[in-house]
Amino acid sequence: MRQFRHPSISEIQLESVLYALSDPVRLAIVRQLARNGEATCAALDGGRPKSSMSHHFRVLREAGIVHTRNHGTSHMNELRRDDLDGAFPGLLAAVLAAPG
Amino acid sequence: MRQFRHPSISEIQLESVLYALSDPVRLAIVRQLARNGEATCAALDGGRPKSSMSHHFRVLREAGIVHTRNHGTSHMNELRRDDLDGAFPGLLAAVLAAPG
DNA sequence: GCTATTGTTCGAATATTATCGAACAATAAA
DNA sequence: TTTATTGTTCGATAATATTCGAACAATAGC
Repeated sequence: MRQFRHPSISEIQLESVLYALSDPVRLAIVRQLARNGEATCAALDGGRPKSSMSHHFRVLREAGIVHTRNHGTSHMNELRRDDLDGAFPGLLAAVLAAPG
Repeated sequence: MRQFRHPSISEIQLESVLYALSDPVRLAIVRQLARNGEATCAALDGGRPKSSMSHHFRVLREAGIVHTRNHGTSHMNELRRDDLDGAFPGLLAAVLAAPG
């Protein structure tokens, strides 16, 4: 497939991050990535169609929450923990600490 | 005017809080309330129509972020800091610490 | 009671998002 | 090269949000 544009730390916007995290499906993705380190898109669909998941991963990617790299035919996603912590210290921790 | 329903601490939902805060207008309201303690609706409109502001205050109220009480003909709004901190420790602080 | 002030609610128009099937692109493996 | 696998992109539809004017409700003050 192809390469994605990821926003740099200074381009990450608080509103976009909060919006991306306000969706239950995306929040579940983020929680999983926080627990398991990294995962492919397929590993995190809950039986949802691929196009829907692709949409959610894109929102997370463009908000600067997730980094996606090519890995064979699949895409490996991981949380941009350090970048998020650099941009908004404590935000991700507070979100992840909330009961899920 | 009339009394409002405010969600109890246990009813406050992370997704709703994140969503409410993801809007620039509402985030600006929250920042102002954090700075100045409390304010009427009119004090925080940026020249926007009353009905639009009323909408945004409602979203903040129903998410559990803001408490509104009657004060003469006007409404006094204040942040539910303690309740938010109780529900999601550190979340509000992280949001407010971000450059605005 | 009358008037002014503050905000809510209604209704409609607009804009944004979510969802999903189908077609497509890229890699891997046989 | 052919086939399978993984996701993306497109297009259409449905669901939600935002915006704002106008009408309304509640209080304060004259």
